[in-house]
Amino acid sequence: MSERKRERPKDLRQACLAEAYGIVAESGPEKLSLREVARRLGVSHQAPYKHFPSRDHILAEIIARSFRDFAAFLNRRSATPSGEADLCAMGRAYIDYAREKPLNYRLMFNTALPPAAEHPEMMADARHAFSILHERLRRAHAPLDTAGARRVKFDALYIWSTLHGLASILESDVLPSIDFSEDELREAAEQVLDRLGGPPTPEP
Amino acid sequence: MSERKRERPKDLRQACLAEAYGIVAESGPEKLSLREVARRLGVSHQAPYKHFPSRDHILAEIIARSFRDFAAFLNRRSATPSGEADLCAMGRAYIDYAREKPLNYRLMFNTALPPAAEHPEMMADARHAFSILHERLRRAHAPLDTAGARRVKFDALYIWSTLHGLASILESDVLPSIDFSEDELREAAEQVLDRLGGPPTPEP
DNA sequence: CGGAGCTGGTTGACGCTGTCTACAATGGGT
DNA sequence: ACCCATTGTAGACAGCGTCAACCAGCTCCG
Repeated sequence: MSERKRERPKDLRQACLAEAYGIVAESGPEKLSLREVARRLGVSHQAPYKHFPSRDHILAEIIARSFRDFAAFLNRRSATPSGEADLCAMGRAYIDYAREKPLNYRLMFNTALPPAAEHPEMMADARHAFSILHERLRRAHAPLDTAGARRVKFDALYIWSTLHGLASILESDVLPSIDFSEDELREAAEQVLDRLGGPPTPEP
Repeated sequence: MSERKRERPKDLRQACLAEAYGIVAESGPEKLSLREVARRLGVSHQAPYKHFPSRDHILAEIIARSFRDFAAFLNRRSATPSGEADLCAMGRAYIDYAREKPLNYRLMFNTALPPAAEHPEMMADARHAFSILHERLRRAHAPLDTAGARRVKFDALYIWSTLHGLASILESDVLPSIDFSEDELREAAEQVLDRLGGPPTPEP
């Protein structure tokens, strides 16, 4: 019935990004096509090329935005007043982000990124997000250990590994097909975070 | 000079898989194309379709093979005679596999799998690999804890998370761009495995 | 003014892809 | 000797990314 074409949007660039994000959300990053974006916006198949040099560039920008969103989220959540339970807050924030925005998380960490060399801006955003994570982990962990930055660094890697692995496993929906029940699934993150937070802080 | 066409292989199916694996190794799974496979084998562009119903099916079979290879590797490595240091052996085996066959690891865990519903055989192989991992973790961990299967299960999830996260991080080449030096990078797996093996066995 | 040139849009073409269909050769079972 | 499944070929189609040419308006500068 009704023509689905929207009016020509004022800012085609932003509109492209929004529509592209929608397509990725519906069908995954492989299915993103500039022609489909154009079609949905009711513009010619070449219009998006005036704003993005290639298909990968639009995807790279979406991913870059995810990194920025992730970084902002981590900043917001881990800015505890005390600064003491930072580690716990950070862990929870990391997992929460993966649960609240699974698409973004998948785009950043579970998808082959567009070739890094050709998308320096995206990589800069990625590094920035990592640096926040790393810095917070380092700061939260340092008071517990005076044996040198080297050991702290590996501690941070250990924590990050667990967080990232947990988030990926939760996101991949594999747990139900292993023995995990509904209940256990809901509790999984909490349990893992407990184990991660427990042993490393033996309260001397 | 020489025609690059090979003789028509006897078993075109196997030849297709081999060539497809080569393409994926060179250029990543996105670049896999049945036409390119056919071209390299010197057959018509439709010949591979007599052996695989679709492009995704050939990729799914490659991934399924990776899962089988991974399962066999875990079995081989974690079959310690004592059965006691199983956990450590398992951890090392997991990380070693990711390091020795990074392509396979990426295909299994860092790539959007072809839609699960349409490739039940691949998913069966995936579940089998997971079950080995899970079973080994459960068995290795059980003696240390008699508080019930529930807790053991979460312990297994915790260990698996750390292993998977570490492997993914190592594989993603992101560490060099965070502060990690050559040396530290080489030592990273060892350090994380130490931390994973340490705390959970407090020798009462 | 008026034209030059940039910006953002158009259409058309090319070669690549997956996949459908029709067709040919081959060879074993009855 | 015939049937027919198997395995290969050839051709067509639509969708994709991308290149090139073109065109409308706008701004800037003479």
